[in-house]
Amino acid sequence: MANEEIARIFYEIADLLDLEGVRFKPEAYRRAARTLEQFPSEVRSLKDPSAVRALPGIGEALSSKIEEYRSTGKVLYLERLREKWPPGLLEIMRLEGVGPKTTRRFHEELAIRDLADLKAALEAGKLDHLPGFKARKVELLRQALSHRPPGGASRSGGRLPLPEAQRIADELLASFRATKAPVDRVVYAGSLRRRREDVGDLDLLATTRGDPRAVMEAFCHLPPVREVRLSGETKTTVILDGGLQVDLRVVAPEAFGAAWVYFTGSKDHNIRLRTLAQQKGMKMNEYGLTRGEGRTDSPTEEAVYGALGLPFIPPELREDQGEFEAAAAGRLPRVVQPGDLKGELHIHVPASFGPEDLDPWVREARDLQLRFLGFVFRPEDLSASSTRLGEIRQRLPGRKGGVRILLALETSLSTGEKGLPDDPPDLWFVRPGGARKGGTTAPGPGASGRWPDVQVHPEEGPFPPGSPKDRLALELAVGPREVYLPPGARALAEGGALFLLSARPRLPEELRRLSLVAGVGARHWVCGDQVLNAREDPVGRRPA
DNA sequence: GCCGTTTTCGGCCCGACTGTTTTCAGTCG
Repeated sequence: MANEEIARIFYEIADLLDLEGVRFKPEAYRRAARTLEQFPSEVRSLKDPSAVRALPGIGEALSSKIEEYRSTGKVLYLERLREKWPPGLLEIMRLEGVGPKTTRRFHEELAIRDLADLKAALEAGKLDHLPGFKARKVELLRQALSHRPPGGASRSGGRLPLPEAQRIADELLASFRATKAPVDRVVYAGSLRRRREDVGDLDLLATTRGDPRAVMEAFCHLPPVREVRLSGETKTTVILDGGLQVDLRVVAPEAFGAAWVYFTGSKDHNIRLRTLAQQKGMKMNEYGLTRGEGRTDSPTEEAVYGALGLPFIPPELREDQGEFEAAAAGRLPRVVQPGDLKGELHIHVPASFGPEDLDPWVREARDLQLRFLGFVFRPEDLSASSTRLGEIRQRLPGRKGGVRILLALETSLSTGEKGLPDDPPDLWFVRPGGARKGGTTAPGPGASGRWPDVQVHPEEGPFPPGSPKDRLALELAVGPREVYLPPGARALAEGGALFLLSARPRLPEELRRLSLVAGVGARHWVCGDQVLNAREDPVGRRPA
């Protein structure tokens, strides 16, 4: 994917500029790289130079480098930087606790060019003579070198898919709350709260009126904690058994709002907020907003945004990718929230599904205050067991325990609407699987004149060009292991597309994942009124 | 290199923790 490649190039340039000791530019390159990574599906925009120029953090120089890469496949500026610095230095710089300054000293004072050189120098005791390098630092370096997995993957490598990160966070929070630690409140923040598709580490925030050290102590002794990286009065970093890093910050309750904003990020969003505070003659940090000597308490996030003259910005939008501009213009979208979702429509069940199988689903749905459930069948499964949709319809109630029971048929583009005319389902899904190359099988109305309702399983591949997306809802799902996004989700959402938000549950308790799906939808600027399963009646004819 | 309800030039977020230091530099988020 072209923009991810360009992002990697910008990151490398940033690292090399750090090595050179250049100020400000590295952050400019990284910010641009983050922008490019943010919405990797929107490759289209890169083909239009003026659109690229309009992206946050990308100006004249960087847009022309993107153009250069597009036309020549390389960036001369990077090539020149690479000539000046041995490639192995970047590996050294990625070691835990080793930054550009230290790397450069290794290179200039000890002629170290790569990790092998560094190891040899360490063995030979050459580092012991380096000023500022005593036994402890040498030991930390030794550990950093051995922490590296043999394969060479750096610590930045392992990011967890969102649903897995959420599971780990839930368990960790539960066991933390179960301790005797004197905490008022514990929440998660960071990219998990922003509902990024993948999460690199967990960020937790706790408030206490008691001794923060006691809180840290309890946290460090939680069962899954393998190692304590650092621990101070307000901040502790640990590594869990699976290798996941977790940061805990502890603040007083009066600072909770400011701290949650700060710790939720993103970095770029925070920088923007703090700059805004500066412009208003204030200073903002994780403890609150100050003006001169006066301190404003910030018990809630709303208070923080309010003091800056902003409406509350939902965490999913905090990327400095247009949310400030939208807020200033009074056009911050009312993005979908968990409570908006009134049902789940994408539940695959076997053709033998019967009334007794329904009960646990209905119980869970009632718990979650859902109004409808949609069970999905595939024509090939039905024909394999010689079952007609009409039979299933007859043996299942149309409503149970106040929950409406809907039936959906899922065909692939190649099977078309087989099975539709006789037994019209409540909803008709199409998935791209089996789409013929050449795009002749774009979904359209079947013989009955009926159009499919939803385009599902975006992970199976793109729909042929010319797909009438405007007539179809697009599925955006969070499965047990992964997030499934239609390409260009945000652009589609801003263009007014309709979405189906699904947890793709295979067990009733997985319906709880709907709140996560809502968050991912929000992150892509999907509004409540654009969501099929946020409607009272997801079957009724859509407004034109 | 980017960017502008103080600016098209001159700024660029802010603090915690650690190790090696008598006041701070480097790294990290």
